[in-house]
Amino acid sequence: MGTVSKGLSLLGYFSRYRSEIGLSEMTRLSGMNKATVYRLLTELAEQGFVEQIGTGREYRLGPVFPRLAALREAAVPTREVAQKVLSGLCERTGETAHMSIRQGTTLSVVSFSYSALHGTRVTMEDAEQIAFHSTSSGHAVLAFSPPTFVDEILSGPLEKKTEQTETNPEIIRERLQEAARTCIAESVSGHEMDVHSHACPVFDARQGCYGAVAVAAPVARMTPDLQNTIRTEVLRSSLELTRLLGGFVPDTFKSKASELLGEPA
Amino acid sequence: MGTVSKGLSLLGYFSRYRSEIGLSEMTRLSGMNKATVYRLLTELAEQGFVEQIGTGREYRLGPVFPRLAALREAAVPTREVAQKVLSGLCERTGETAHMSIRQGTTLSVVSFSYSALHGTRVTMEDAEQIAFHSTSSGHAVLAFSPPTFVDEILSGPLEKKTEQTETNPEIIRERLQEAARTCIAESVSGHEMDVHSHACPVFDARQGCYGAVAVAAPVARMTPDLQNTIRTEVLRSSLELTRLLGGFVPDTFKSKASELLGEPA
DNA sequence: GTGGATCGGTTCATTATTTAAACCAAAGGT
DNA sequence: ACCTTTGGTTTAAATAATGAACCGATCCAC
Repeated sequence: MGTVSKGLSLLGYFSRYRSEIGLSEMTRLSGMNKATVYRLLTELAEQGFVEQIGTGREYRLGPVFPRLAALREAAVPTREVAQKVLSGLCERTGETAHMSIRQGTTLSVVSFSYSALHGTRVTMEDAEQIAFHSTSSGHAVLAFSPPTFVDEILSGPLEKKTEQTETNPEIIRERLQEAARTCIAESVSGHEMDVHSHACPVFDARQGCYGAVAVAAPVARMTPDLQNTIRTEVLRSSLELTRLLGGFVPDTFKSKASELLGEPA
Repeated sequence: MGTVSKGLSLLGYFSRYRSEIGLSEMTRLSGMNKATVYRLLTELAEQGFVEQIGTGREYRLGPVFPRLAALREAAVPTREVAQKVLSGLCERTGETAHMSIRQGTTLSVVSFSYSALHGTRVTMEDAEQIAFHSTSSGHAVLAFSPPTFVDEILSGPLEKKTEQTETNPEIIRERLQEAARTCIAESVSGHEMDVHSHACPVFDARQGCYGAVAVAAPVARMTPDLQNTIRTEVLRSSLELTRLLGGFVPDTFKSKASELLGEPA
């Protein structure tokens, strides 16, 4: 791993719950030497990627992000596009729709949409990080990612989020194969109790899978009818998002999808 | 300069007008070796800070930015706060108000607000980069920055943006001293013809100057009365922004400001 | 107060990474 | 069919990163 990667990896420790981190803590979290972490943070601070608060206090994310995010959004209106597709998706299914994108070895929610149809719904948080092994989105991504990446994820610790979370790598692999066959990944109470979700992959410009779109519904509302609707709509949204975000769907996926949707390729 | 800084500096070449840059071009822009740039871009890409489009094509800003910007905004609601203060400022002055933040050796606009009072107005662009030597905002920042930073900026090339742009470092230094004395920097047609702007510094948590708030008006509308209003209001907004964004105003500045505003410190 | 633990920050010889220049193969343009 | 430029790769040589030990300041229990 190069030095730049090390530096950037530090940014990954900031989250909604830990927005301010001190030098010692960062050292512990990263497992690197204190002098190393100090230098990295100093360089990041010089460029505005982190900033210090108070005198000799903790670090937090810096002021460059609003600017760079604005430029990114100007170049690739992901958020806007995703929001549009998701609101349609949740309207047609009546359930919560969300999209997440892979960043390194984590998956994070970039956009979501709630339906007004029901009083209860699955709720999400912006920029929420979700696990690969316990979610349908995670499975959708893994099912279409290189084996080396799958190995990397499955060889790491697999947290038992709920009673129903599957933590056996072999069984997870079987599920991934199933997802690859059907183009759709499913998870029932694997990430949160009483949530049944369906997800499909989203591909980038190089036909690599870099994210997923999903619909999450309370288990109690899931009927065969609703499931059919969700399957069709999620898959359709996955194709649409890939196209709108400038990506390309691999041929194998495209032909299976067309078959499932009963449409010409 | 460390490797991390070099890597991050590459991100600075992306702009609203150049959202996609190839390897060769990046090599030229940065002045670094091609292999170096290639490795840096590869590492940035691994972490999602840049991404490639098509097969073996150009690079653009990556997908991490929406996420990190959301986290930054959750920790420090800069944009929201700035927007609020600026809209008040432009309402009271009847002219365009904007705030910019220093990032390395560039200054970029993070937020602005137009007045509905007049049919003509000074217009801005989001995430616009502005020069230090030719703008009131730039002068406001330099006037309260360490001498080493001022030297760095003034020893670089000073572009003649308009007929009236002052490019003589010595005269610029005099203007900076003037700005430090009065707490307010001024620029008449230095950046764009027929624009008269006033700016004040904004300080961070360590009492360092990291940005500026400014009001820009057409030269034709500038009267002594308006100028008085602007001076008072910009200065007041500068203190307010510093406070709301968690910064501290140096004592020397605070006392001068109180005097100018005719208020108790 | 006093002693110990922890904090942010610094130093320096050792070590490992980064760099530069030359070299590919492929794609475009003339 | 040529010359140029593109993205990408290799190598020894140079440079930057590392880790352990070391500061002084702060904090906390006693």
